Amino acid sequence: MADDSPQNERISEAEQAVMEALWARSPLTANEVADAVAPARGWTLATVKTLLSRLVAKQAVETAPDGKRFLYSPRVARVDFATGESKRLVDRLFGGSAAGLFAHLAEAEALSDKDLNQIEALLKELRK
Amino acid sequence: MADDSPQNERISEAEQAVMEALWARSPLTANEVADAVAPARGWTLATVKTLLSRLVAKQAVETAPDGKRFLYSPRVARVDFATGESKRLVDRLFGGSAAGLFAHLAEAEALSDKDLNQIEALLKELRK
DNA sequence: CCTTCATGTTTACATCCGTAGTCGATTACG
DNA sequence: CGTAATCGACTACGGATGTAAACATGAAGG
Repeated sequence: MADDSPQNERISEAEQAVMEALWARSPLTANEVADAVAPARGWTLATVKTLLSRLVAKQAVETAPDGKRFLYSPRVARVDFATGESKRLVDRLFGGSAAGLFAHLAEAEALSDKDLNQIEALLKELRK
Repeated sequence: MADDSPQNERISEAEQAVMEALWARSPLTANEVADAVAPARGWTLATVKTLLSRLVAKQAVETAPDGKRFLYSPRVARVDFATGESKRLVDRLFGGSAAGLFAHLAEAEALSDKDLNQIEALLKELRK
């Protein structure tokens, strides 16, 4: 019984940049991914290809043959990735308490008025 | 022009465990740190010593000689570490919007009722 | 058909991280 | 005074990560 479920492996920061391109639009060829991310990060095509391979190995990305080449698509949703990373942070730093994170950000003046308003609105929404 | 300011370097997960011990109580000897963290992580004393050295090299920890040995103390406050990591997450995943993070946690059902109540109370507090 | 281009695969290599053993010096105990 | 225990420094080593070149193979064009 192989591990067929996606994403037990961790996605690194460089890899995330590649994922972002695929989350924004997919499927894409390796070249299209490179066009999307390489300039901003100063990468060569070779680097992008390596990252794509690793993501495929990690089952975070899947490939579909398209003639000679591959089309790449995300296997993990951005939402799930974001949830995982967020929870990890909350666990590691705030003992699992999301409110702890919020209190911390407030204390650190890391919340803009806009943030506060949006959070307040969100709370009101949740209360319904 | 040396870099005398603390913590430009990143603190890894294992290193954070050591920092937690020092944040909880300091200064501590290497042995005391080991007693605090090694059992829970299944580490040997050698491992803790290595992590301490790296933290000293990263200027996240400072030493004070105490006879033959050293007393270790944090040079970076836990609050600052938490702020840095939190901001990094918000930037990397939510385009810098803390409200985006909260919206996300709400959507992912990662907010308990307790969290919601506490956040609400905090908001009220901040509004004063 | 043969050469060239595109594209995935393999290999490379420096650095970081997790984990730990060994060495050398110093202190403390018998 | 000499030997054992202590403690920091140095060394080690496999895996992950960042970054990229070399290679193989198949397609496309002349």
